[in-house]
Amino acid sequence: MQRENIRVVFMGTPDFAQESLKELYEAGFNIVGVYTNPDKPSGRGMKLKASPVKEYALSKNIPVFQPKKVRNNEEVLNNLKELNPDFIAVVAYGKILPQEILDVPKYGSINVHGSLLPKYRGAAPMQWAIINGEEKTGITTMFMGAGMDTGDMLLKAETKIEDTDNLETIHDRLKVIGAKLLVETLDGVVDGKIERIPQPEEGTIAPMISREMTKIDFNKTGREIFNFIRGLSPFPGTYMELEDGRKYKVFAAEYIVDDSIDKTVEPGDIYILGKDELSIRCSDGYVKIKTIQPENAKRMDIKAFLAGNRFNMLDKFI
RNA sequence: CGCGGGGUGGAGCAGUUGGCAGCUCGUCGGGCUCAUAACCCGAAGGUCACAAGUUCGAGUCUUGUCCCCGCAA
Repeated sequence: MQRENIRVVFMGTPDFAQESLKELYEAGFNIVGVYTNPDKPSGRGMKLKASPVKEYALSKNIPVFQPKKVRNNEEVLNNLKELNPDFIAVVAYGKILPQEILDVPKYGSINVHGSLLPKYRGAAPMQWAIINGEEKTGITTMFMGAGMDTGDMLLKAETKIEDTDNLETIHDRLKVIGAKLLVETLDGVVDGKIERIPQPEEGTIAPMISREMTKIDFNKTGREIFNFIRGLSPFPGTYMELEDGRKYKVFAAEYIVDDSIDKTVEPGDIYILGKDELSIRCSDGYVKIKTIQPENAKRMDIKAFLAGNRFNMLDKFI
């Protein structure tokens, strides 16, 4: 069947989803409607801001719907039925969809997930894959059903996590891979060429990252801290805190394993403080901070930071 | 009117009760050195965001304007 005869309803919100919408549109699918979260106040001054998905949809004159809630919402359900979709494609929409909605499209509802399922089900798969030191991660497309990311799997694509990667590079790579895989998946389902692979029961969960979770624990190893920092960089970023309460966000760091350090230098202590180096003791060596951001200031290179901000060798990060 | 911080040589910052505008780095010149991102000596570079006001005198106090940034989403 020709792609222009396939009716697709797209649901998504951030730029990660925008990429998939763009790919579907450019591949020639008939996008009959786009659902995205309502415009939210954001930025300085809390002005209303449209989601990236909405902006793209509007630029292509695709009808946009922004229901506040989709559960037990007759209007949404009826509207969807009128759109008569062959597929609903969901990419980072930000809402849990009830079964009655998932059942509307002829072929089914398909989700693009940022991990190699069944690992890292949930809200922050890319972050956790990096934090846990995985050697690879990827995209899985699946049919959506009851349960959090537990539906039957369709296609997978992998990418290696290199030491030079952080959340931003993985995110940008996966959004492109995901977009292409979504198109492949729709084509394959229509042609009946893809087999549904049920997920094993057991898997792992990648819970949402909360602010409290982003504090650096210097009792961990250099490698663990390195992964933690890059897994959350540039958003939301990690932070370290001085005994007096001052906080510093950290966006990039290196680590050196060194078991010859004097035992009196404890994890969290400043180990090296130079004009262009700030290194902090961790459990098996030290962590060299590369990019830092003081409170109420912008992010800056450690060298620029050290030019005007004075730390004391006795300072300790807790 | 969501909350908050800030505009001072190229970068990052300090500037106390108003009284000659400073620090670290960088830049340029010179020196040392086999060599260097290291070290030594020296120099350049600022209408202290803008406007008005108070004052003998304003980076500093008052008022207004512009711009930037962080948090939060």
